[in-house]
Amino acid sequence: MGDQQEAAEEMELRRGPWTLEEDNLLMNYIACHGEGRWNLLARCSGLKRTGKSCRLRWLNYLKPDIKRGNLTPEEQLLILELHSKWGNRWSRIAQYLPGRTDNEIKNYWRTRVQKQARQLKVDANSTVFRDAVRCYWMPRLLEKMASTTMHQAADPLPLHHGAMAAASSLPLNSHQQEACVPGGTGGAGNVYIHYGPVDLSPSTSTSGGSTIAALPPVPCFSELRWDQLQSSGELDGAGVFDSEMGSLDLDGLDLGPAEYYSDSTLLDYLNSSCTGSTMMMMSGGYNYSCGGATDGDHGSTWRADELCQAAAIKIGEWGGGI
DNA sequence: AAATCCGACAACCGCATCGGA
DNA sequence: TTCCGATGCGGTTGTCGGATT
Repeated sequence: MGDQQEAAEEMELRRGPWTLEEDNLLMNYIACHGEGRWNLLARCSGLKRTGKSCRLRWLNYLKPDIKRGNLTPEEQLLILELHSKWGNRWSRIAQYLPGRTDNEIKNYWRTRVQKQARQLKVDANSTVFRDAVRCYWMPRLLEKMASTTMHQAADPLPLHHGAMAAASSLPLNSHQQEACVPGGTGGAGNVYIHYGPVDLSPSTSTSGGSTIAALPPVPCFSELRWDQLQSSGELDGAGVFDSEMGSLDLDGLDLGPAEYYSDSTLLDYLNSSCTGSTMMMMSGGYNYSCGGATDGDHGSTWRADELCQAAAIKIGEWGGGI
C-alpha cells in the first residue's frame, strides 16, 4: 500500500520544461518564505516537482540577479583564466562572475571552448590547447575588450554614470559582500561597477556616491572580481586587476618574442620553451610588454592591435574561428 | 518548402558533502 | 559515532530554434 502510494506520487511528478504557472508558483512561494528547504518548498508550494528541480530552476533561471545574454569578452577571459587554474570547478568559477551561473559557464565551456579543441584535434585539457588559449584566444578577447572600451570612450552618452547607478542597486550575496571589504586594502579599488546587460539609462542615476564617481573610467574589467581574486590570493599573481591604476596584469600569458608571430608555426611556438613571461595591458595605451620574467625584464613592447592582428592571422591559419 | 543538422541552453541524474538528531 | 535528509556540484541528456542543404 505504501509502495503503491509512493509510486502514484512518483507518477504525478512533473518533468521537463517549466511552465509560466510553475515559475509563478515558485517565485511567489520564495517571495513569501525565502530560499532554501527545497523539499519542503516542493511539497507545500503546490508544485509537482522535486526539491532539486525547484532549486535548480530558481538558481539558474528565476533568481532576480541572474544576468541574461552572451558572455562578454571580459567574462570569457576570466573563465579561461580561472579554468586553467581550477579546472572544472564551475561553481567556484561562477563566484567570480556576478550574475552568471555555474551551469551557464559549464555550457559555455562545453559548447565553445571544447569545440575549439575538437577543431584543433587536441584535448581541451591538454597543455597544447591551454597554451593555444593563452597565446591566441586570450589576446583576441583582449582585442575585443579594447575595441569595446575605445568605442565606449567615443560614445558621448554618459554610460558610466548609468552603469554605476545600476551597480549600486544590484544586490550582492554575503560572500560577495565579504569580498568587497578585503582587510586593509580599502579605497576606490574595492568598489564594483557593473557594466554589460544592465539598465544603463542615465535617469536611473540616483545613488552611487562620491566614491564611485571618483573612480577612473575602466569599464571593461570592473564588473568582474579581479580585486576579489587579488585580495583572496586565489590567483597567486596569475591575474591581477589594479582598479586604482586601471590596468590588468596577466602574468603567465606568455606571448613570446615577436618573431614567433611571423616566422614560426603555432606548433613550433608551442613546442618551444617560453614560459614565465609577463603580459601587461595598460588601460591607456593597451600596450603589451613581453619578455623573460626571471630577470624582471619585460623586453620589447607591442601595441594591442598589432599583437591581436598577428594572433588573428595565426588563428586563421589554424582554421579555428573564435 | 521540407528535411536535416547543429549549437545553445535548460533540465535531469548520480554522487559527494554537510549538518543535525 | 552513526544515520539520514538536505543541499551542492559536475556530468550528461533532452529540447528547441536557427542555419544549412
